[in-house]
Amino acid sequence: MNYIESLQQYKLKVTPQRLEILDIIYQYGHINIDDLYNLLQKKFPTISLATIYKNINTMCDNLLLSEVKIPNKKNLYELTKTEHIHLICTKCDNVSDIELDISDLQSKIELKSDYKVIDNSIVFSGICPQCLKENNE
Amino acid sequence: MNYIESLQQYKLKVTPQRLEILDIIYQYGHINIDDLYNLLQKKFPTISLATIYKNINTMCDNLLLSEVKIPNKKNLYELTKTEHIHLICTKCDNVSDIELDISDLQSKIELKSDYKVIDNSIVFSGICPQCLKENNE
DNA sequence: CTAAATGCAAAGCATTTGCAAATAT
DNA sequence: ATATTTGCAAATGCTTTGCATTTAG
Repeated sequence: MNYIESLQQYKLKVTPQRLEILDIIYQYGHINIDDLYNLLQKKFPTISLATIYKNINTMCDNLLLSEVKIPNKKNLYELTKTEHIHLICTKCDNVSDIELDISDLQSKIELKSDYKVIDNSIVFSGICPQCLKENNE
Repeated sequence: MNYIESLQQYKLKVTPQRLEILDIIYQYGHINIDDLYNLLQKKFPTISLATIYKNINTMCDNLLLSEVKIPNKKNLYELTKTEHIHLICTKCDNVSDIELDISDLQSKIELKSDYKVIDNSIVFSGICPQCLKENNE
């Protein structure tokens, strides 16, 4: 992946820690700070939470990463991508992304509220297909 | 309002602190812990944050209250009401509720993901009508 | 070479817990 | 009368800050 260019684009130094953070987030899709810390320790036994927080924060500030707030869960972080909806499984905690055009909903909201809508954060929760299957066995 | 019955329904004791918490949340619509603490101190100068947290937690557990997670904001609390969407103004931080049927969106999501959807948390952010007006002056 | 990043320790907030005293039922 | 709640103080947990050292460009 070309994290290197992304980092350089924002004048952030390309450090091995940052590359690994981005790589883990890419692999996992969504991850919280603690899980990220545990995974990073495999490659960087002395990495500190301070480093992780600093990096997550600067990369969120530069919109390389996005923070995902999910009810009753620790914040998750993901690579910034095109607008999408989050789906969380309340059984297994798996989070999926789903791309769906919501311009319809957005116009309805603007009409009804007279707000000028700029952004959104949409999370649905339920049971994922795997857990549904396991339930019926 | 009939907070008394609601509390009794969940076998929670009707204390003046709880009534005031519910009354403030009702009045403000959405409030964070700090603001709630400041307002409560007017009537209960010795109230402690521990009491507030304990009450918010038990009332959330009993679904009397709901927690609202909004990007870049402290958690807000509201009285549990019929499903609705939250709209936050990025200029003035005002939060509005908007009731809109989203069954359409929900079926699309279920179709596309094979999840059985149970709940949702939808937050749109933008500029509220008042701030839009002030911007153009 | 120098500006930024890392990692440690300490500080700063937010939230929870334990417990004695007060209160609701 | 009893179980719950309150409010204090202490503890815990999460995140940030300061600073000396290291590293990227």
